Amino acid sequence: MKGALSAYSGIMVRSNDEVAALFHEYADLISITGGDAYKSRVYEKAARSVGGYHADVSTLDVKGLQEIPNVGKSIAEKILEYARSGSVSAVEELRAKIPAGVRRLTAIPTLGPKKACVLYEELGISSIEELADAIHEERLRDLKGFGPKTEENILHGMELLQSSGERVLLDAAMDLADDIVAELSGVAGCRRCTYAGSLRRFRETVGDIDVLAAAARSAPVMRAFTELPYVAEVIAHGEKKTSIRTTKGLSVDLRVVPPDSWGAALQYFTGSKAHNIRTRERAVHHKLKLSEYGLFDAESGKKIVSKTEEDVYARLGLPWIPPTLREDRGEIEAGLNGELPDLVQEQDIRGDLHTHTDLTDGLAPLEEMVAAAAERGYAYYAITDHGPDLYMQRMTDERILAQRERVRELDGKYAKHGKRSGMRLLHGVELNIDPDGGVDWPEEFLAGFDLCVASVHSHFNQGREALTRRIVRACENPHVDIIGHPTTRIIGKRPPIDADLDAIFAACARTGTALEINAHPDRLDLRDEDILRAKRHGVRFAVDSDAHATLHLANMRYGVGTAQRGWLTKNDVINTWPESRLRHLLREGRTGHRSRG
DNA sequence: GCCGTTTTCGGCCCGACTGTTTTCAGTCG
Repeated sequence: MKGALSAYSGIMVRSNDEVAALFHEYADLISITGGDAYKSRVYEKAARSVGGYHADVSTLDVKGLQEIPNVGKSIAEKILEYARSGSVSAVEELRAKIPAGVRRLTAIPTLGPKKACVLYEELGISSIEELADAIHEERLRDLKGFGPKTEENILHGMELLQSSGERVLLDAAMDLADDIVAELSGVAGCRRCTYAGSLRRFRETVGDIDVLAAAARSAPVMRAFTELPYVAEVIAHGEKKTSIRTTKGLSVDLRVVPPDSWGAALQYFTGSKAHNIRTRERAVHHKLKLSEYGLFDAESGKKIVSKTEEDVYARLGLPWIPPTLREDRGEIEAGLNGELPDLVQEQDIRGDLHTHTDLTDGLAPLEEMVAAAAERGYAYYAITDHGPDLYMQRMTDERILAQRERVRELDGKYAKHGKRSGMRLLHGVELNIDPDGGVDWPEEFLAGFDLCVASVHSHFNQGREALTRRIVRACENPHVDIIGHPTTRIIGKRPPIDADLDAIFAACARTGTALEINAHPDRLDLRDEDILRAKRHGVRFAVDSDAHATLHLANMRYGVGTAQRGWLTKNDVINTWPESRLRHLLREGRTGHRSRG
């Protein structure tokens, strides 16, 4: 492996990610050296395009590379140079001029490329430590554009960078956002209020929360916002926008717009930034101007539409685009061609296929889990406790068979008395994929289960080839229906395993094994980009809560959001299927004649 | 440096807030 290492040492990085990181760095270096801002932005755009491109750039020639959006001749050649030599001379030249520490300075909030450049050129500062020293020695005082407030902001930014700076998990952000929206919605004069930003797009982690309100007078809403009990600091306070930081270190922006601007504002503040750039460019091409206040005629300045998101998109020649797709990953083109996917929705989910009880490491007994599932209106529900390979779970043949008897009894009850037209129970198991790709029980015993999930729970650092072979072998087991949390990552704690995902996706497609989208907010595994790639291989998916308690069943929403970010439709997700179609798929696996489609 | 139902050249998204300024640059989203 060559080039930049990922944040997790020892993990193989896709060449696309290496190239993306290199271009991001190049863009930063161009900004810091005062280079052409447009050129810098082109490299930012190219970095994103390459990072999200489905094909491995190291396998493409000049022509193939230029088919990637925002990659032209010059950038294609740089990618080839990188593939050949492991470096790009243009980047190396700038690296030689600007120490790496100068770029690190721009990680400090309120300190951008321009100030970093001044600090380096005027004072030779090239690290955060040197900057701290310089401030304490009052050496910034004489610099143009640096006042006492700037010093204070930089010091404060350094503290933030050191202490938190972390993104929070989706569920934590959602809980806070729900609370803020509820509070502000109750303020007199607040006509509408909702969260926007990366939260509305269901990104796996959220850097800060964007809340949008509509009101004729903003002051009462702003005041209620700054007076929320968990506000630790008011970062900025204006008529239209207020930013706060909570006691837990999360920043929240509130924008208040006139009620008439609601649609345009919601579209704008939902982002993503890349998606907004595309929509605004489209507006410009139509001699229009798009801002958070509406879509305007560029010449006369006359407002055309602003009330709803649908209005704004329609006037740009686009259908309404679901927030989970707004990442500039082809949704604009798909919209123009009438090819937007009909995304899977939470209400499409007919059942959960990976759940636990207190027979192993779950918290609630079987009866409570099943009752909670019925309450959600599911048509079917699988109980999948751990097999005996996970030693601490103390599973035995007798225990699991006794559980099966109880499941069959409950099934008889719920088949008739559940919500809607009844709920059917499947007795399954979560098998452990051992270091060689084997699982807990021999085939004849597995044949007794309605459904088998198989997952990796240990030996995460086997090496790429062994890990890949291990999971492919599990896919080839005729009794394995679903690969659970396929990369085993824990967001912010454990990196994904270093396996050849494309080989695994191909094996899943070949054997008809579904890949799980684990909905637990600290997993969300597979993640959106991997889902997109897997779908190209023709893989099917199961969105599962992996619930260990009744409350966890509600995490399904995060799994569905992630599935949507991977462009999945109802047909791609087996637990949206009617029970008969699902059972047919599970039976096919047993006989080794599982077909696709 | 990319890109084109205006264009192979001349554009390139838009606005809020802050701080240091006397009209605006930098940063952020």
